[in-house]
This record gives sequence, C-alpha cells and structure tokens, in this order.
Amino acid sequence: MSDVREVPAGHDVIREGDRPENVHVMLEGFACRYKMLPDGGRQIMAWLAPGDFCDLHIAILGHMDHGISALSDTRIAFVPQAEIDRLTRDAAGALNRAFWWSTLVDEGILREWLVGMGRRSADKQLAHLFCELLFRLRSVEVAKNGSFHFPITQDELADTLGISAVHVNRTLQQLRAEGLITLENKRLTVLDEARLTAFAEFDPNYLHLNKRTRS
Amino acid sequence: MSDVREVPAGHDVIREGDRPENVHVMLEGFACRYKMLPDGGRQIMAWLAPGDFCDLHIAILGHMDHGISALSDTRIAFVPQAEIDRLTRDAAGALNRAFWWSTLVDEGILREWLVGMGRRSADKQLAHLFCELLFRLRSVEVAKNGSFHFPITQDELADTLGISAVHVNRTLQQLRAEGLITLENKRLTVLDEARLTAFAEFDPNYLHLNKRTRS
DNA sequence: CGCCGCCTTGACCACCATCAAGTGGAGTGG
DNA sequence: CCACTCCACTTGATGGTGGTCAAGGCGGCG
Repeated sequence: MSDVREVPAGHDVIREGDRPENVHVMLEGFACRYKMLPDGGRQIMAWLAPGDFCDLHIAILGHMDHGISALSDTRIAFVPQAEIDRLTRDAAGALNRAFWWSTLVDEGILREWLVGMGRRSADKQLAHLFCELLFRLRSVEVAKNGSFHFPITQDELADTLGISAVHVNRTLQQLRAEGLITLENKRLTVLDEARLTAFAEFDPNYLHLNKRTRS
Repeated sequence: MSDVREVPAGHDVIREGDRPENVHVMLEGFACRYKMLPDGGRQIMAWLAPGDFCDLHIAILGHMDHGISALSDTRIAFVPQAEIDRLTRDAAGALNRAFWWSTLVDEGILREWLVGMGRRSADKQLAHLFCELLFRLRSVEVAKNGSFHFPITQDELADTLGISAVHVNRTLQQLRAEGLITLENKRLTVLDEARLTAFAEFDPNYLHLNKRTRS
C-alpha cells in the first residue's frame, strides 16, 4: 500500500510547484515546510514531526504552494494518492475526520507561529517554540524527561523564527544562562519546564493534544 | 437552514475557547482571526472576506483556538453545525471537497503571511497584503478597476502586519508617495498594479484562484 | 460646541541585522 | 598521524528598521 524511503538531511521531499502522485507521512526525524524568496532568503513555516502528514493538500489543491525539506535524516512513508482517495471515499467517517484533524491542527500551529513572529520578542519566541516541541514530541513519545534529540542547526532556527542566525545564537545563550535549557550534541533538554512555559507565556491549547490522542 | 445576522464593526463573531453550535460564513464586510496576548497585544492572523468560512474548525476541533472579530459592519450567515454534519455525510463528494478547499487555501494564505512577517520589510509586506486583497476581492467581484472599499484602520493593519500603528502610517505614506496606491475615505485604489506587484514580489500562486472559481 | 476616534508628525532609543573574524570539532586525504 | 577543509557555532562592532512615547491636527457625531 505504501513504501518507505529515507530522505537524508537537507534534501527536498517535495518542491514548490510539484504535483506529486504520493502523499507523504513522517515516520522518523524532522522536516519543514518552507518558501524561498527572490533574494535567496528562506522562511520555514512549520516543522513536521513523526506522525505528521506532509501534504494532504495536493489531494485537493493539485500542486504545492511551498516546499518540504528534511531537516535531519528522515524516514518517510510514500502513500499513493489514489490510496488516499479510496480511503476517504470508503470510510468517509473516521478517516476523513483524521485527515481534517491533521490539517486543522497544522493550521493552529501556523497561527501560533504567526503570533510569535508578530508579537513576541526573540527570546520568548524561541522559548515558546521549545515548549511547543516538548509537548508535541511528548505526545508521540519521542521526548522523555524533558529531553529529546534535536538536530536542528541555528541557521534553520533562524529561518524558522524569522530572525538572523547570529541573534539565534545570542538568544540561545541567554536561555542557557537563565538555566532554562541545555542544548548540546544535538540534544535539547528542558531544565525547568515550569519556568520555561511561564517565560514563554505558553498555553498548549492550540495543539489540541488531548483530543488528538483520543481520536 | 440558516439565518443571517449583522455583526457590527468591532464586535466578536466568536471568542477563543467558544464551542459554538453554528458555523459562520461571511456574506458582506471584513472580519479577522486574532489572538490576544497577556500584555494586551493583539495579533491578527487572517482577514476574512465575503464567501469565506469563519470556523469550519469547530466541527472537528470542538473549540476555537482563536477569536474572530468583525473589522467592518458585516452580514454573516449562521449555519447550524448539524447542517454541516448532514451535508458532509450526504454529499460526501463535492461538498467535502469545497470545505477542504476553503481551509487549505486559508492555510496557504497563513503561510504567506508568515513569510511576510519573517522575511519582508514593512513596506513590501504592506504592498504584498494589498496585492493579495486585490486578487481575492477581484475574484469575488467586489474590487473594480483596482479599487475597493477598505474600512480597515491603521491600528488593525498594524495588528495584521505585526508592526506598530505609527510605522504603518509612515509606510502608507511612502507607498502613496511612490504613486503606487491611494487610500482615502476608506477606499483603497491600486494606481499601478504592475509596479506594486513587482515591488512586493507578489506571486498569486498561493491563493489558488484559478481552481477556486472552477470548483 | 466639544468630545472622541483616527491619523499624523517628531524625537529618541532598542532590538536585531549585517559584516567580519575567529574557534572548534568532524571528516578526509596525504 | 597530522595537515587541511568544511561546517556549525561564537564573538565583537556598527548601524538601521521599526518601537515607544508624546503631542497635535482633523473630521464626524452627539
């Protein structure tokens, strides 16, 4: 029904404009949605974690209006689109719901990122992102004891937050100095979750996690 | 099947946390998605134009993770959720598709806004927003000759772009001085569409308009 | 007439971008 | 085993975009 492929870090899963005949599901590692600008700038718009759909879109929209790229080495399931069509038609109830879940939660996350970029200072924005990640990864059981594998470079963080890599570096050091996190050897540890979430004014509401696990 | 209500400018259509039993569809005027921050700051995350669904979400997600507020006097259709359920169950094909369209295009717009906030200077971001509006409103035939009713205050623009009202003001003046637009008496006119889109590096691709009108 | 919301303008300054140089570890080839 | 390279991270200096504070103009409306 679907095959699984390895996509190494830095490689595209799909490119803007593509009309792929597969729908992709993350199995392992991190990927991101992004757009390029004429001046060569890149803006990352979402991180995709294990379990996430990459591109349910194209079943409806026909072509991608953004690209998806692996941030770390990944394993990704390639599901033929016809399969998706069949599934949605047959089990119109439950599966349809699951697909909706996926894209609506995506949209919720996107909205929260927008708030971050628009209205949060760099330090709070970064802290907020770490909180979000902690909650998301815990819900799929890849984070334990507030610690998880984090292979994202500072450049990629910069493209995610819409700030410069230099400033990411300084902001990270600040969070470390505050005793909120550590980040070394591609491993992120949240040292004081209570203080971190308070600092970031983080409210996991928008992730709709309680329901997601139920569904 | 549904009733139509007037929601005056500045009033909420739904609030964050609500579990409304209606789904809302814009008929006239502008509304916006927004979130409030602890410090009282507001971030607008989308503008809703005539024809847009406000909150298909709640049929699935159960509660709103953001609020919706009227930016101008509006007319809005209130459709009982049961109606939506029935429609999606019966006409599983076409209607389902239409709903997907709506939310996926929403998501595309959100992504583009994120790019704007992250990587575009205030003037290009504003120009880009005006281009987007022109295209969206033209497709529902409320813009004629590059001109349309625009009742949004500079404060609301500021909350949309994630910048300050003062800076919106200065940026508007700059666009006027360049001969790109006029904005007076709540009417926005694009004087030189070619130059405006070029300046904003605007590509309507993400709006998926061609397909939308076909569907 | 007087208030109120919205727009406008000026002065000052902070956050963050940009440029530039340097450190350090991992991998590669001689 | 030691250069050598490459990449990610780090640090410093400088400046610009845009924030904040404050005051004033201007039109609409009660």
